[in-house]
Amino acid sequence: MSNETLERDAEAESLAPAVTRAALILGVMAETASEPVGPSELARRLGLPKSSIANICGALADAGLVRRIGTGFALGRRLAELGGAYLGSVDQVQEFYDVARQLATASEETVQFAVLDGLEVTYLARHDGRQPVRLTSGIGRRLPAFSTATGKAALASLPDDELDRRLAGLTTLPQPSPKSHATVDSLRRDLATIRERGYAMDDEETMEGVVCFGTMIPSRQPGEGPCAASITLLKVRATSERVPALLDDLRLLAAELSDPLHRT
Amino acid sequence: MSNETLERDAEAESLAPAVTRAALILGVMAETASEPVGPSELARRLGLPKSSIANICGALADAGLVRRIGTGFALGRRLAELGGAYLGSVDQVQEFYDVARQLATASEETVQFAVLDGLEVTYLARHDGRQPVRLTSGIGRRLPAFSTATGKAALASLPDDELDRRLAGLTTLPQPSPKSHATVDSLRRDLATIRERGYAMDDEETMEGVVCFGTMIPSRQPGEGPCAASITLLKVRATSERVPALLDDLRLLAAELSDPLHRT
DNA sequence: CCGGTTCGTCCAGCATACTGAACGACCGGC
DNA sequence: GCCGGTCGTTCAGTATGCTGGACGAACCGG
Repeated sequence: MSNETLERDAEAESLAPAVTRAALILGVMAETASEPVGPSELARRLGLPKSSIANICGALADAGLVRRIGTGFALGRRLAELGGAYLGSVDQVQEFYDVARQLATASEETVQFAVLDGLEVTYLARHDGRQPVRLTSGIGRRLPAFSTATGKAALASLPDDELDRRLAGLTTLPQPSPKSHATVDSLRRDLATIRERGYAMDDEETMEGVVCFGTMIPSRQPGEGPCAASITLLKVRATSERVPALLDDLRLLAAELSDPLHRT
Repeated sequence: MSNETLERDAEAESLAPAVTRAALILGVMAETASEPVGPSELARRLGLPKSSIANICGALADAGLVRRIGTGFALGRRLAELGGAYLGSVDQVQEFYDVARQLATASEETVQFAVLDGLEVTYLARHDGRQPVRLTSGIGRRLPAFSTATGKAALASLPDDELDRRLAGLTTLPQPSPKSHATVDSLRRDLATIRERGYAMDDEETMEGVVCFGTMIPSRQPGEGPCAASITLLKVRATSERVPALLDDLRLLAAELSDPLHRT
């Protein structure tokens, strides 16, 4: 029985633990973003032996997955290559870029494509309009599903039992912004509205002064969760004249990306 | 195809070999792009034991770095997150997006930012103009340095001894297109011209009907090679009126990205 | 329908990669 | 300038993950 202070064996300590640990290391570096981290700090955060971390970091550095910065480490360029290769393998991403720029009204704003993963969404593609919305979220960024238009649109598409499973044990929600849902009940009512109406709305839930319209898009990837597209714009620009046009564009985009017939 | 005995990866069979192998596996999947690969094929291509591969792939799958597709594996979504985190840590990439879209003439075309790595360039950022050039190269894509404007601009910035070191042992070059340099001598003359003129030109060396202007940008990343920015456009649009404006924009972009004073 | 091939998975023994502590270098504070 | 703390690196012993072969399933051409 491991009654000692074992903090990090929640995951299945599977075969090839070095690989699992390497992935954890990369995760820590992704949070730390630009600043390099040394073996000691990594060992502290992950609760793993320092020398093991050093060995793995050395191997990661040789592979180009991390860069040595002085005596520390940071994410390496090879990750951009691999990430790009992944995105290139998702045909909906390629199609998104083609279609998004041709939208009459929406192409002026920020259009995004994301996939639901648990209770978070990962953004896979983005089209920047001429409007400088200056969203900090870029490709690969993860955000809570319940406070974003993409996430809520995707959640609303889940079968009831699957939704219950994911929300099990939750009653209150962390509030990234004052207007975001604080309780699961509030979120559920919103999801019901989304199902009726056909699109999700993020009214300053993510950022003050910014609204977002989203709609669900079925994923073509086997085993992946539902995807979603969204249009983000300053609330000032979301006038009663433009919003219907934006929603039309959103529906058009969703129809194109849902269409199973794509390039050969 | 893999001719007889795949050359012994004389690379340091270092500590934590599982990590090194995992990186090799990811590399194979990146080449294979969308189609999933099974343990047997991976073992064949890498010359490694089949069961080891299976173990590592299992760990990679648990970490989200690869996806299980039936019984095979393909690159996973987590790579997009990590790649995005890496790109987010390179401040020149963020600045590139800001500046590229504000360029009067160049913003109409495709503007790219890349970093030199050995004799190849890796593209880190891209701004798509309204013109549908339909470049297939996306973020993370690698291309030969000697046949691209970005690569030649970066190569031309290297000190002579460093350039000699990288070109050592080469006399002829693979030709990705009929107009690309066939010999190292031809490349060297081009590089000399680039140094005098201050910018590189790719005149249908990468793709027929497409020209590209590039200029070197010093990297701010410690230990990284030189970077470069480029403007890509259809040769038909590269008229004698527009080219000077494009070169001005390119110089402006390079000046901004070279400027050491950036956001806090 | 059937035999040959190739696939992915499983298992036990062995070699090897991981662990923990000790070492020297470095930094900042009293 | 001294000293406590922290850092990254090193090394040998041992537990541990890796290896090769065997197993059953799936596929395909005969």
